[in-house]
Amino acid sequence: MYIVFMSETKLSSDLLRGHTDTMVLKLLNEGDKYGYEISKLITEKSRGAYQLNEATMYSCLKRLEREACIKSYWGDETNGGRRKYYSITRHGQDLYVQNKENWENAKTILSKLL
Amino acid sequence: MYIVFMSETKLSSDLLRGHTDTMVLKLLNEGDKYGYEISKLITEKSRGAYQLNEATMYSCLKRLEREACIKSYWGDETNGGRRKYYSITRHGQDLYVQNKENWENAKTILSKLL
DNA sequence: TTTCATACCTAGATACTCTAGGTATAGAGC
DNA sequence: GCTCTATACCTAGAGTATCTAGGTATGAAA
Repeated sequence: MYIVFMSETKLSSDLLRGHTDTMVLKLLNEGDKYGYEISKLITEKSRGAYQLNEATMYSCLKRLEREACIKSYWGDETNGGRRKYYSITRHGQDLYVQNKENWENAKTILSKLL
Repeated sequence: MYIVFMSETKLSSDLLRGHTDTMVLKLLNEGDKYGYEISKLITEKSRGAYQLNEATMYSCLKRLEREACIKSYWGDETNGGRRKYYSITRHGQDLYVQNKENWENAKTILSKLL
């Protein structure tokens, strides 16, 4: 795994507030993943511009599981600590699609207001 | 003043969290305005898709004034209640430009993560 | 055996927003 | 006069996502 840190500009996390759930759901929609992997993937995919805080991520995973958007199970492989995997539920997939739509709509409105 | 309420889709305010300051600064950058006027303008410009909560707006105005981004003065004209006008400061203008840049950057990152 | 990356977790603080109230004025209608 | 509505301001306290600042444990490398 290669992680490229370019980070021309660091993102203020206030601007991404509320999008954490959607980011996580998107990744899980592409396949089961464990927490640590999710945070690394987000750093990687944003090319280092955004690093998801661990506490924020675990808080997010707890919330999504409580709302039955994802389910968790313990994995066997260890590469250090034990891995807890998460898989998206049908409800989570629906939420992801809806969040994406809301985001597209929000972008349109914000272009008029900012 | 004509306000058109079309409101195809209502916006979840979570997605706009953190943008209130920038919206207000943008309007004040175009000229002094009073609070009630600001909230009506935002409803109008978003064609009814987003209505800025009054409490949120006053909280925002307090914050911006405390941070010396805007200044306030009482107006004479009354059309009901007394009007308290706000004007943007140099510091507020700088913040607006910076927030706009951050937003453009955030959009790019989010397109990779959502 | 020490260090580092992996991998998980939590309590409490912070900060923006919302709920749910409140006050006061001016004008229109009866 | 009286009521109703729109205008115009304000606040206390609750809610909630995020961050700070810790913590535990494993395995591999030095």
